[in-house]
Amino acid sequence: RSREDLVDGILSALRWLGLDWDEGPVRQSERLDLYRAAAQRLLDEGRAYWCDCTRELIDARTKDNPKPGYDGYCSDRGLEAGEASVVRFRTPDDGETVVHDVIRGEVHFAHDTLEDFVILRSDGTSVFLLANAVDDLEMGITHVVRGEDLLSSTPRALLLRRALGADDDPVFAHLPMIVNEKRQKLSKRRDDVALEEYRERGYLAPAVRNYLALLGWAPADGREILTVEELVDEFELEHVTKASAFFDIKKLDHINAEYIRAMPVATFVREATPWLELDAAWPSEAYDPALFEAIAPEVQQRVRTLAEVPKWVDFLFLDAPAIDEAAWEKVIGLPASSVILDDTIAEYETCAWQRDVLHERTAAVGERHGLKLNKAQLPIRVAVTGRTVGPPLFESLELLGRERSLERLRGARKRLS
RNA sequence: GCCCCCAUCGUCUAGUGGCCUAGGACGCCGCCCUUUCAAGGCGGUAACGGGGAUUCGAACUCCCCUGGGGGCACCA
Repeated sequence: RSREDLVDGILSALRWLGLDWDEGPVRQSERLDLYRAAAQRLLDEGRAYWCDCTRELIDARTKDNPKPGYDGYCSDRGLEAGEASVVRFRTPDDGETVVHDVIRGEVHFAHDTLEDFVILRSDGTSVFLLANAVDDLEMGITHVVRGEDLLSSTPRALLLRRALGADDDPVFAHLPMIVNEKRQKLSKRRDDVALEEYRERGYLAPAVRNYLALLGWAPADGREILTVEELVDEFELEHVTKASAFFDIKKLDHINAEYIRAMPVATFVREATPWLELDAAWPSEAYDPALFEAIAPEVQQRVRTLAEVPKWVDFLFLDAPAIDEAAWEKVIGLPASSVILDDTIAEYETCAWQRDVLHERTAAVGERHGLKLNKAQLPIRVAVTGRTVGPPLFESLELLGRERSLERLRGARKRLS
């Protein structure tokens, strides 16, 4: 990578996932001389040649050629270096190159399908493939693990490194691609490929790492929640799947929820706090960490991402609850709502403000009106929290306090009549 | 157009000739539990793309077809 911010992006994503590395990064931009020397060597040995053909000339000549690509026109012209000239690698005319891949087995490429490809541009800079071959060779790379999209360029890399004096091939493993719902390779333009964005969307690094590891691979016993140590221990390239895998956010949600539930409460509170302090729907002075801490265990069990946390607790920090209209419709649909609210208000005005008592009194209210608690609690929940779903009601009421709760109940009652 | 890869439930996968009336997980649908929702429990829906061949026997081996994807630049 040539741009420093792109390098940083890769490194910080790796760090976020808890993946480390032993050396580097090595920058190809700092090794240009090495590549140029390699090209010169190939030139000297007749394994490469100068070519001054323009794209137009090549196209015109090869228009109805049976073989694809460059036609080798300059192959024997004995050209010298020139302004607009490139260096092309002389590929063998017959035979084949076999790529031995741990995941895919032997992949054969007939040499007559390989054109004499460019290795040095007219400005003297090296093409990626040459740089790659030189680096792998010079750095003693033993294993090349990459996406399947690079499989077709492998024979060219192999030919180059052999021409450069290599007497053995590295071990290759071409991993299946991760694809979108249309089964296309993920792209920056249309897909969410920036790993760290998942952090901003409330996903935990260990969960993302865990999920990613399960794409194209599975442990022998079918477990799905695995620590890094287990991953490191059990992962085998040999057992990686060949078919591309769809990135299923639903499954990530599930795994993320598992990780959230498994955290100590204190950790959950710490992790969730940024979502409550930054960009919240309430003024920052309205946020009360102690209140959140008290309700946190209930929220932790119910949330799939950290980003969902605010909407579960907003009623505690908002002046008035954000009434969800769909929820309100349900309350109106319950004919007993107004009497329930009246009765509840009366009970709540005098009873001890404690979850068990609230529970018992509310149940009694429901009973008086022939409603089970699961029905009777609905108007109260919507009046107080604005939603039909949320943390357990009586814990929520206790934390909200008598005055604020009553105020909301009265407000809802007024709106009903 | 040429080259290459791939093909089991909607999705991620297990499966390497008989253990498969194909297993698990996510999702979805019921039921139970239950102060909502989750979680949990129980149950259900749902797949070997098609055709040949080999074999006593194919999800598993081979061939063809079909379908999907990737790669083919003086990008990396």
